Amino acid sequence: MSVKKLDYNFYRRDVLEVAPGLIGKFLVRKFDDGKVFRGMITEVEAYRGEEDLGCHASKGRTSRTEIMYQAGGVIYVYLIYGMYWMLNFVTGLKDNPQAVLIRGLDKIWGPGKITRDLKIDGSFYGVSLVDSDKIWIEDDGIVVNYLTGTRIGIDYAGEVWKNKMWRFSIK
DNA sequence: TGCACGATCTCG
DNA sequence: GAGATCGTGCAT
Repeated sequence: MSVKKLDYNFYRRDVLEVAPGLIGKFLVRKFDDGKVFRGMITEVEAYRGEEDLGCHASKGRTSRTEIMYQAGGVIYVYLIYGMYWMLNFVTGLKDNPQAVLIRGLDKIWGPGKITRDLKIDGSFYGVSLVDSDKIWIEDDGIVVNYLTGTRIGIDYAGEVWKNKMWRFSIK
């Protein structure tokens, strides 16, 4: 059984390669009291570049989206509906804004519930998934099949972008 | 300086 | 089916 922590090489590829690649990987969260949570990633969505009207970076470089312009392997979190933090992983190369939204784990389904249960908030903005000892991703060598679908909650993005099959979920 | 709205969830 | 609840972006 070879368990390995994903490094920057995994994240610094196109988001459409990274997103499906995350399905079946394990999200590990070590709390301040030392307890460890480990869950398999089962559903994600890809947000790709300034031209993607569903991506926050479509509004350009702002204090909020700045982190997506960094090289992949760091965390992008933001508050939605005034109460839920959304967990995203930045992917791709520098100055190429992309991110993967983590929508579901085998044990916790729902993007808002994941951050609530794993105690992830704004303080995780910009945290490295490679260097942090609080959160990282592991590969157990498990190979899974996945399904694709359209992204959730972006009706405002227009026909072209909201119909992209950029949601990936485990089969 | 103000305002409308959102990559959601829970309750009725 | 609606309310909670607030940072962000864009219009004043």
